[in-house]
Amino acid sequence: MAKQADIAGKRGVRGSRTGRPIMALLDLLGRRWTLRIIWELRQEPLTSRALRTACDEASPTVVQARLSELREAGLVELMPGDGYRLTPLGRELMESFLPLHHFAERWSKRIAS
Amino acid sequence: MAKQADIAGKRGVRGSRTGRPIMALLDLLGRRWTLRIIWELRQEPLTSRALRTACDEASPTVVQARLSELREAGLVELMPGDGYRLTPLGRELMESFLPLHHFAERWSKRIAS
DNA sequence: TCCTGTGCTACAAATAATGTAGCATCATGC
DNA sequence: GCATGATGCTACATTATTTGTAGCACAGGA
Repeated sequence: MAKQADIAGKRGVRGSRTGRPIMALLDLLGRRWTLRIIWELRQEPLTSRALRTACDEASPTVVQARLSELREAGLVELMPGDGYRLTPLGRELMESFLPLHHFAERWSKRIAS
Repeated sequence: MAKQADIAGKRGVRGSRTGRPIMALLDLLGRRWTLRIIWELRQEPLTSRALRTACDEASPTVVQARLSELREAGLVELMPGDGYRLTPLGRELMESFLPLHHFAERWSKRIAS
């Protein structure tokens, strides 16, 4: 499989060379724990350990990996002494996700049948 | 017995028993190729092979697995003779994602610096 | 000094994805 | 009938990723 070096670190973002940014974004967000991490950071900064706890004790390996990717993508930043938080750009992304919360409620009712 | 814990098949959706549907949804969407598949189905039904092609020739194993999960989640359905398409519920989810397209454009410009 | 918390890493075991091949079924054409 | 091609889907070995546990170096605070 073709690997390309770029924005998301050692692995690269799949589809990023296609010139279709949406593909790069979908690939980035489609990695395990990425969406969850962004979600957990939506309200307040969290330290790496608080983030791990919030994420159901996900292993530090993935969490650190995802945080690195998100930092390189400019969506998350580390405030020394304060933990991680969304950048303005990351917060912008979050906004797109807020409707998801209400959708999830409706969704869980529909599939409960 | 088919509680929420197994809506997505053999593995189940992580966080689904927490009573927080958003967690189940984030877990489902955070699996590789899931977001991409939903995205590719946004306009028209696609056969399983057309979908594979659209998804950069992803292996049939994952594509089928994701399609099974998405079907059980009620987001995608198979129209015999027509291929796969989003259900009304799935289409509703898609709507939440449309802002992502514009965001991706802005995002790719910001990180190009 | 000894705690405690931070960000972060190592490493083996478990799990998931990839790539290739192939199956059964159904429609169409000859 | 018989081949052809497309469909949904699966097997399986190789590779990549995640998990779980342990631990590091550093920075306060008591």
